Amino acid sequence: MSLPPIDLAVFHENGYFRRQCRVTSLWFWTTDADRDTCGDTSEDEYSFIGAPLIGGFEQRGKALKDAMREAFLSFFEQLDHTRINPYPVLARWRDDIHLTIASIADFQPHVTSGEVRPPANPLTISQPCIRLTDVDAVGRSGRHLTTFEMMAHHVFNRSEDGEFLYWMEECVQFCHEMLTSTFGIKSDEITYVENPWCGGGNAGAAVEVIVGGLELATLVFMDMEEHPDGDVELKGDRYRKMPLQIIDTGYGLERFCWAAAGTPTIYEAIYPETVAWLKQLAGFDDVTQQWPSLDLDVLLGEMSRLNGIMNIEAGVDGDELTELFLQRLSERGVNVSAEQFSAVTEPLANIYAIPDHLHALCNMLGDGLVPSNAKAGYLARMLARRVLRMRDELKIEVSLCELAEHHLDVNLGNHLNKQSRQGLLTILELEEERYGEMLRKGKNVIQTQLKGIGKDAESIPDMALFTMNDSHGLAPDMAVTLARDAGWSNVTLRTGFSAEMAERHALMAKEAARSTEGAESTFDVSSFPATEPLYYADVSLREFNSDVIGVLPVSKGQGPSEATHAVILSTSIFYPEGGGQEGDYGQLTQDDVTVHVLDTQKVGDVILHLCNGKLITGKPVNGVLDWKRRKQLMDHHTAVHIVGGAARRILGPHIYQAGANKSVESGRLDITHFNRLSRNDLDTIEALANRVLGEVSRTEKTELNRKDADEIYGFDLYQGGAPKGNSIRVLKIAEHDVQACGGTHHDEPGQIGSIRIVRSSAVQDGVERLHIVAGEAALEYARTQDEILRVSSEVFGVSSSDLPKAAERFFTEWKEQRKTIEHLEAEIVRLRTSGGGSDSSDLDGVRVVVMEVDGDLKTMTKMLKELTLNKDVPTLAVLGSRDGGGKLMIAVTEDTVASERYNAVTLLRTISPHIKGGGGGRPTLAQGGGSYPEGLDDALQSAKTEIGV
RNA sequence: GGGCGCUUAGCUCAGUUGGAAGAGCGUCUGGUUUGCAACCAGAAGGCCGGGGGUUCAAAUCCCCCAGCGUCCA
Repeated sequence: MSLPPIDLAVFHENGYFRRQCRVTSLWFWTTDADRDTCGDTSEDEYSFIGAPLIGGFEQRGKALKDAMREAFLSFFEQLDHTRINPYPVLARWRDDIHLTIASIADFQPHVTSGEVRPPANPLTISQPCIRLTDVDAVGRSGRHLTTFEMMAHHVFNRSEDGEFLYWMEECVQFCHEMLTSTFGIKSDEITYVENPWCGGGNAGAAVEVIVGGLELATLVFMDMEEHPDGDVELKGDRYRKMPLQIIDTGYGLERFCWAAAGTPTIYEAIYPETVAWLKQLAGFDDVTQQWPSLDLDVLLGEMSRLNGIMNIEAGVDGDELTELFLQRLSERGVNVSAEQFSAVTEPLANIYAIPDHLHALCNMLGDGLVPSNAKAGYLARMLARRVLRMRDELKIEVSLCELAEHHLDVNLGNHLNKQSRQGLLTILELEEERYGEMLRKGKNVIQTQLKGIGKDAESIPDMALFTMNDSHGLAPDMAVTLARDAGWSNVTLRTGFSAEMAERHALMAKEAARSTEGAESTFDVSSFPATEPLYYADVSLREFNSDVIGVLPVSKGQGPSEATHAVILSTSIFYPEGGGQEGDYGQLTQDDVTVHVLDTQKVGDVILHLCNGKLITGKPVNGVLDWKRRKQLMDHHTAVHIVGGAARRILGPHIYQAGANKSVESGRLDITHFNRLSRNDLDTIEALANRVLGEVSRTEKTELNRKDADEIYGFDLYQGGAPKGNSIRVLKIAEHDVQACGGTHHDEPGQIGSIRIVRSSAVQDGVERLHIVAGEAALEYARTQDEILRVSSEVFGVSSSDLPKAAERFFTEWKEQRKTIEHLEAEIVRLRTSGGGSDSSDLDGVRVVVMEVDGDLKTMTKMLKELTLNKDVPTLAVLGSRDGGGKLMIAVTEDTVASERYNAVTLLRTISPHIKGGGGGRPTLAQGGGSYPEGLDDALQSAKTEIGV
């Protein structure tokens, strides 16, 4: 079964009738008797270019967006919708996506699942969103954006509970009324297209609102969820009705602006100042003035009308597209050459894309994101590098910071959510430095990769291009530019290469996804009720009485190797591993049987005590905690929170927890930061953390429902990742730090005693790991450090305060002496070989040296250098050593009578059997070894015989 | 989270099939010069990231670890 037709009174009342699209086969509603396409097909051109469809909005840029947004929100406010402040563009409350990609993303997964109440119902919002999937098309298509605002009115109906606000009829009616009254769009310009929507496990009927060939809005009526037994089939999956009926609308703010401005591209409607500024900086007028006969406005106007019906997306072949464009343009009486076309469109594409990318970048960094080489931070770096590359292509002399400052002033009203203006600029300055470094290294990479390729080559091998992109960050077109600069002036990029590379990456990602699939073995606890945790109400409980309600066998890999049984109790004071805090240890006693708890874990809401023995189900039990361990874990856990707060106050609002671990030995806190931390930074953070220990007498622990928690504390609460469920446990350490956290914490921070930040290390670019010791572990750490100092000082026989100086002196002396020994060894060789004697003799103008020496191959090499590098004394040298299993080395002076007469390799092969070995090398230098040092005398003797001395 | 690359003199980097560790810049000494710059001659400066393995022999090949870079999700 598919979905029934959408037949609404609002359509009939406004003179609409239902038709099927000739091109897409979709059903749509229109008032135009002649219309046989739905409005959003490859045959429907934009009709609003130069002829705005929305009247009454004369502003441009930020002012236009502000006016448009206000008109939308206040329209729905008048219809009793509550206006909600936008959420961050970084979706910190979700663990499945990095960025907010739609207004409904604000309410997923907990509100849409029905578990958590929405902040208001019905509500209206204008949510800044970022989508990077079409990043390549931005600037080129005239309509693609990476960042946009999705205006919306949302309704969350619960028909089962009798809470039902409105559905399709009212929704479409509101939409139609707004379009025609507030925005003055005529009914016959609007078509409503029936096109079911599905995604993320949900689905529903949907209506696309098309005006002037442009999709202005989508109205989704989400009332189904994916289920194998569902009776509705959409795009291959089955769906069934769900308890919630959600209206998910999305109105593209920037598209409304575009329709109101009627500019050739969307970018000129929303970023006019930046476009004009960049055109001026890039000297764009000079480009177009080359061809006085070319009417730029007509060209751009025709192009944007074509843009609406041409498929400009990532991976589309650029040359083919140009060809098609030129053909279509000439059909319309606009005659341009390919050269003119690219001279105009290429710089324009960059000029258009830069403000868009800056907007996304500023919003992301504004939310406290730190650029990185992994995860969400990488997305920011990618955008920054794209901007820099486009700037370079435009040959504009302006820094990334200056671009951002201009954007902040002109397009953002100098507003950032969290990050300071200065903080943002510091980050961008660093990004530009890294980009410059990458380019500088790129020049060397080009030399290495193109070695062995003639300067007259016309292409670069695919493998080299792949390597340069994947390993060195040089996109193919950059690689070609660099290669041309470096002297390979004829190379060009093969058509379609970028698409091939994207395909290759997709293939790699697919394979990687397949190989990482692995089943995890967990306990089946479905038949047990939730264990009641006692560790929250009183974190100092050390002993308790409970009942054993189940015992499960522990198989290999499910816990510590000595654990044999998982004991389930009705209540427990044992904290199960979670939130980076390790599980508790202790003992469980039943009558006269005592078993050790070797670890505590949680599956669902059931706490499993992993023990080294079995207990009897249905009988009472007494449990005792390993308190020393628990106290230490609490010390570290609470300390991690305090250090995190201290780092944020000292380093800035971008400090966010990227991970944490608390064991008995130490605590680890990963924080997002754009630079490596100095010891000085660590000392400052450490000092503040310790001050908090003394100043804050009590921590506040509260349990809130999610809606209230979000409202009171915002999303900084979810430092440790997105928690599940409606109930949020909040730990507040005065005004110092607030976090959602399910761990056990001290009531009084002072109980920790002291906190030491031992060192920091880099987890990835943009993430710094702080190694922390607190409480008893801090004392233990200090004791260990003292011991190391004491032992080391004793070795040198100095006091520990003199240790650094002593170590440096000894190291320097050691290096000097090693040098001296080398010189002396060389001197010995000179002495032994200069005065004739038994080791050295002359044979027809060649000095022949055959001798046994002490030392390994490295030493012998040095001796040979002494002997054979002087061309004034042609020499054949045979050295033998008893080192290892016996070593032989033979060398002759190159380019002399000695090398003409003797071959080192041949000679070596002749004599090496005496030490039961082999070897090889070059005719002038051979080395070998064996396993019979006793044969060395024979070997050297046979060498003499062979040579004839 | 996955893939790839890099780590060699104070700095920037070469190093071919495993076989004598290199260049440029910088430093020092000497020469030239009134002096400087420049030039000429010479010298010093290396645990070839760390640890294991293969081999007669490893900067080079294999494994592990660390740091850095980069692409993709």
